[in-house]
Amino acid sequence: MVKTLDRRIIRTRKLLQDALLKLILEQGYDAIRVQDITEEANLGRATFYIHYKSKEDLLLAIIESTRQELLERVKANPEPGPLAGFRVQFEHAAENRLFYEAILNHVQGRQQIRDVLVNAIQEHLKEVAPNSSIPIEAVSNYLLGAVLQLMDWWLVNDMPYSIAEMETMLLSLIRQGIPSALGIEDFFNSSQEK
Amino acid sequence: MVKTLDRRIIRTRKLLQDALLKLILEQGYDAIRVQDITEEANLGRATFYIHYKSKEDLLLAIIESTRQELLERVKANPEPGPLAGFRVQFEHAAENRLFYEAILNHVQGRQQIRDVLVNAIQEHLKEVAPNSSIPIEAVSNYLLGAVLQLMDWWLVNDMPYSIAEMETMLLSLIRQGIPSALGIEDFFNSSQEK
Amino acid sequence: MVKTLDRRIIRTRKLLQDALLKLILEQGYDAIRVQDITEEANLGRATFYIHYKSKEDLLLAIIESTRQELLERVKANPEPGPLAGFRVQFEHAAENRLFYEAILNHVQGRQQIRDVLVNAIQEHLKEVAPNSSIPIEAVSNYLLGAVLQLMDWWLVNDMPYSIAEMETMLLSLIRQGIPSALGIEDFFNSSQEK
Amino acid sequence: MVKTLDRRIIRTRKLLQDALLKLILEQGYDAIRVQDITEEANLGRATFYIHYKSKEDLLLAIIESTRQELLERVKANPEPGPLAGFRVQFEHAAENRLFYEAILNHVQGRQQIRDVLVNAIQEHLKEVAPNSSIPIEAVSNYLLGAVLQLMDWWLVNDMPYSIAEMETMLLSLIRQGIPSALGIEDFFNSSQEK
DNA sequence: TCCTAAGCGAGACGGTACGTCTTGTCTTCCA
DNA sequence: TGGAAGACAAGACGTACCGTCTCGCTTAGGA
Repeated sequence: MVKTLDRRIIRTRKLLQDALLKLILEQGYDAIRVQDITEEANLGRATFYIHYKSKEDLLLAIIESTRQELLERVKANPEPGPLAGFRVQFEHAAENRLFYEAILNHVQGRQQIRDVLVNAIQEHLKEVAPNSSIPIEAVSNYLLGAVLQLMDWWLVNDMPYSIAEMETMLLSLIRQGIPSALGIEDFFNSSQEK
Repeated sequence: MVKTLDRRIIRTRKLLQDALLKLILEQGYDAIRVQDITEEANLGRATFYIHYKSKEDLLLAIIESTRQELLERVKANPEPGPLAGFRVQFEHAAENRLFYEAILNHVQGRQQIRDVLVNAIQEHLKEVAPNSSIPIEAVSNYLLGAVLQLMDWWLVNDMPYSIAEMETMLLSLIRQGIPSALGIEDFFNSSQEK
Repeated sequence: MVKTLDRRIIRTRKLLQDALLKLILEQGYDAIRVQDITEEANLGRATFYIHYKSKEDLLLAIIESTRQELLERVKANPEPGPLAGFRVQFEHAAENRLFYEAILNHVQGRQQIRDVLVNAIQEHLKEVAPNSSIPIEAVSNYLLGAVLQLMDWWLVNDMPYSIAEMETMLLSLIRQGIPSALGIEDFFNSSQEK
Repeated sequence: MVKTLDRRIIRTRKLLQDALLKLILEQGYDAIRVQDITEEANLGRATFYIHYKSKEDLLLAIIESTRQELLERVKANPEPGPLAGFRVQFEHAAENRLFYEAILNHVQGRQQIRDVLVNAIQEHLKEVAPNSSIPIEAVSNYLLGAVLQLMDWWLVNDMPYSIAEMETMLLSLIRQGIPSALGIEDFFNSSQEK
């Protein structure tokens, strides 16, 4: 039967993926050797190369499969729009915390996430604000950076607030701007007042 | 006198620093070998190790000296406050474009910048909004991520707007929030309206 | 089974040993780089270090294995005594000419041979001449030096005489002393006669 | 005048030569770095290269000057012949013990001494025994090896016998052959007799 | 007495070899 | 057949030492 072998292969790959994620958090991506991964996974070093071309290849495979999962989940979401997108994104991050923390500290990984999100945001903005005086690209980068960094902070600090709370914060920061969200008039003038 | 030798050393280090920055933009940090740097700088490979322990060491030296320069410039600025800080930051980035583009694609480099800025922002926010309902840390990460990503986009796209224009954009995005800055009522509802 | 790998390893080591001996004769021990050895042996440089710690280590391994071979052959010899030992030694040298020429031009190598032989000679002399007026150590060093240098000359000059001839020469020089072996009365007085 | 400078130069060279000899005995020739020599001599490393091209060059300079001194002494000796030569050689070795011990453990050094002596011996033998049945070259190598090794042993063992005693030993070993010098009939047969 | 030339110390530099490390490929064997 | 074990080639790493060089300092003659 092929199924058993298939399962064995899938199991081997899962072991390798989990080992890599674990090690990224422990030592950072760059410090990891292929041998570290296979030792962590209790596999032979040669076995690694049967399944993946390189450490980078394994990482991209992990990213790609996670990205697919996220996209599917966004599509499956009944209420569309970026706000819903943000919530799905935060939920996904909470469920795959190890992966996100690992990936956000990796240049290519971060770029992958960034590109997916910045495109999504940009297309939405083009629709809702076709005549914006501020260039859409600038706004979408501004917004993306804000959300991503907020999510990063949230994960690194052990998710100190619920997803609903995070959603509320994001909502008011995005909608009202920073001074109003903070409950002050304008924090730029404060320094002059001093 | 020691000056002559000092100058020689300074010249050698400058050659190495410039070579690294140039190569980072050409091939990305990871792909660079020490030998590439010394060839680019027309120096012997052993000479590199007289001055720096490793590729990483050289990069951190560049970051550190640039960071010092930035801090001094911020201090020297007559009008204080984060707004002024943003302008100085953008000016500095425009003048050291190669450096910033290189550094923003490097994990540790980005963290260095991030830490410096997030601290600056946080302290300011604590002063002006001590009673904020939204946690200061979340806001400062939101703001930092937004500004950094905007600056990244601006640099990568050949600075398509003047610093003054960027300042204006930032100002309205931060003060009024995104929908208002875009000239619409609320982009979250738009999708429902469709 | 391990046999196949063993053979591969043995083959690799043999290639390295042969390469070193060949190069010693061509350029002398000191001038050889590890890379020269591996190039001569058609192996990667890193492979060298799997098997030997250094050039010196490889040489000592060659010496040691050859020394063992020589000792076994001496033991296997039916007729004992130093005379037989000399013949076995000359035969061994003739068969391993490359090795001996190489080794006799290397300080530690020469010392190894010297120590083996000087001990063998000394023990024999102690047995046959326990009451010698001349110190045994002095005689054994005298004899060893003579034999070794004679063998060195013989090898370097392409073995111009048969082993039997060499044995005869050695025999008469040792037994009768030099003047008598030369067929003269006393060469020390000749100069006075002039 | 140039005299003072000359003296300074001579002093510097002497310091370097002494340092090298001292270090050869302490660590062996190969292990010595140029910097070790200059540190031992309390000189700058660059100074070494003003006077000598390399470590080897310095050694050969020492050998050459000592060889000249030896040759002059041999010439100055009233009674000629190899016997006198041997005595002069032993006296010279006793006076320059450090040098000889160092040089006899160095391949090229030993070859230098060997070539000088083997030539001297050979020419003498050709004169006194032009019709020898044993090849002169073989005999001279035999004799040279014997004398050199005996001298080596004598020096390494702190010269346990006087020069006169050594001369007597050499004399009887050379003249009478080894069995007779030991006071036995023939040490080759002894083993059979046992 | 000052000047000038030389020896010398210090150390940057280019270059070469070292021994180590990791990668990716391959082969042999085992389960 | 999948995986373990590990030899091997390739090549970058950081270190060590070499021989060259330039720069200042010192010091001993000659002006």
